[in-house]
Amino acid sequence: MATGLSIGDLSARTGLAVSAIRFYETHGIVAPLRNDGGHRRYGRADIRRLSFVMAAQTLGFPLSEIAENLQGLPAHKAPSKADWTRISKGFRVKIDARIAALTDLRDKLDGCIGCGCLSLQSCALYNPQDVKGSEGAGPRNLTGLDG
Amino acid sequence: MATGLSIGDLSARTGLAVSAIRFYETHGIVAPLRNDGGHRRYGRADIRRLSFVMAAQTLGFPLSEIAENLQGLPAHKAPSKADWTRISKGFRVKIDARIAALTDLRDKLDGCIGCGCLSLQSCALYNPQDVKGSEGAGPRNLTGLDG
DNA sequence: CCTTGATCTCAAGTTAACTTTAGAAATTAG
DNA sequence: CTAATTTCTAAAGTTAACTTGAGATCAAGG
Repeated sequence: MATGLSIGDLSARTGLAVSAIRFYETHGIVAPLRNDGGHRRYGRADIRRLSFVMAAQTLGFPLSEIAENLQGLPAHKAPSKADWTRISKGFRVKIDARIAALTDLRDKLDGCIGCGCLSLQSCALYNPQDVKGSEGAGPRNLTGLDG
Repeated sequence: MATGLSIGDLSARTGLAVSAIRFYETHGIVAPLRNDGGHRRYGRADIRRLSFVMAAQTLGFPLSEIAENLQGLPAHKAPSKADWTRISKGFRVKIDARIAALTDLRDKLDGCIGCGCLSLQSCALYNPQDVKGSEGAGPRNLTGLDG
């Protein structure tokens, strides 16, 4: 094992499929070096990078946005503590926003349960906050956070 | 306008595209009657039904699960207050679960910001709660709630 | 050295949730 | 009644996020 991790190693460490890691590369999320044989060589920092991706995904962030966030980190050298702190803080803001949105919706629903949703005019479900109209084909942004 | 709403009316009322409403029909979410000319005729209750679908979707519920929830409601007649209350309560439980999951992750992240994510062994991002392995092709369940 | 396993690339398949298109028939507006 | 909308069906396209497959090459163990 010359330098760095193979894609298989990285797969074992992160739990991601090898194919997924290659796929992420095409989306600019990781940018491994190559050895003489043309095989990918990853650095230790890439484990953390991918872990961040996985965590962000469980929150519903689209890959495109995750990739943007990661643009702030150095591609081939280990990021500094300041780098990660900055990214993590931005992440926390998003989480807070989602918790707030869910809490708001829960409160509205409580009103709905009481009224039995019989009056359409004042129903919170009937009048959702901000409906974003159709924007072409493809799956919808289910979590409506992308802000 | 004989009886009921046309698909265009329903579209205007809910903000959903006509094509989306037809699509939902193929997935058992609405089951309109037909007039003499073969055009779909919806009842007033379908507005609420679709509103529920939209709200559930913003929470990240997949259509399949939403459809299941709606199986409890009568197809062609207006649902009773008890019907909606039951559905809404199940919905609230899901919301609570998601708020809890997000709060938990936020707490872990706070620890991460402090440590700068420099120790992989104890990093909450590196060791996510329960990673569900690959289960075939298609988009991943981003919100990880489907429970 | 040879075989087995890991990687490589590129193309095509998959799922979810819809949209778009096309040609035909029904409704509605004037 | 005619022109303009709306709706109908069925099939194909779209996006995201990956997986699967095929054929070739690289790497590691005995």
